Amino acid sequence: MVISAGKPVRGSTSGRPIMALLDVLGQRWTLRILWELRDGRQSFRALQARCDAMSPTILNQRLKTLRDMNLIALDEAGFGLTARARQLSGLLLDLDRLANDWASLPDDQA
Amino acid sequence: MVISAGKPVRGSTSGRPIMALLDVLGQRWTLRILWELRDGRQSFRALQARCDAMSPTILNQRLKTLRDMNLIALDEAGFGLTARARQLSGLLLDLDRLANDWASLPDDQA
DNA sequence: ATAACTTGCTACATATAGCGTAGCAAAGGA
DNA sequence: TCCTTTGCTACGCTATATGTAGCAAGTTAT
Repeated sequence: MVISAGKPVRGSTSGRPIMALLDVLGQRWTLRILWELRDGRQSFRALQARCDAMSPTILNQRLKTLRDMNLIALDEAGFGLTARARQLSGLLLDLDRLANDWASLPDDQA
Repeated sequence: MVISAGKPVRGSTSGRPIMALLDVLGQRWTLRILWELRDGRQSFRALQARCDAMSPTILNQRLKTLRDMNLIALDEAGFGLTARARQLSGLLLDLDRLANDWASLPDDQA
């Protein structure tokens, strides 16, 4: 299963694909997980450690939905981003740049 | 106040700017609010309506933090994105494209 | 002026989502 | 055999989000 058009999600009945995506990304830890996998596969516990020792309950829950969406896959080397997710984590790198810019400039200069 | 380096946030002690940003964006409705403001200013109640009638309690809470981060500003015409936030909502447009692509393709083709 | 709106926003009780500890079964190594 | 590591789950607790109702201030209409 994947992000499919025409299916209502939490907080939106429109069924537009972006809504499903915003919904998932707007859950706590989802963005962080994708971020922490940006440079290499991680075991469940290693990933958990990278995410400030987040609760395994939630980590597992997030991994499950991300796997359902074909954004994360598990193999012998651990959990890792799929090709699909790598498009997304490209955007996260942009986000990182923005955050750094903002942190180094006064409010009115960006 | 803004995204400032060296300050620990919920779920991260590193103080890296991206962490503060991921933390905020990972709260429910935050991404959606930025998305719904992408093409024009909205009044509190109009914005609420666009966000599937989300609770005013949370809407106000989100608006407060987004205003603190200088991503949203309120004037006579309503709430709207700042220059800073428009960089971010550019990324949301990319996200929209991705979501649409994925929705129209089988899992193994993206 | 006064009644009818709309504005941003808040109180409060309830429901949902996330947390943290402890521990399981399966697989691998010594 | 025993020790470790793997992914993952149970369960009791806290934090976060929801939804209804409504306030005070401002605008418009009568």
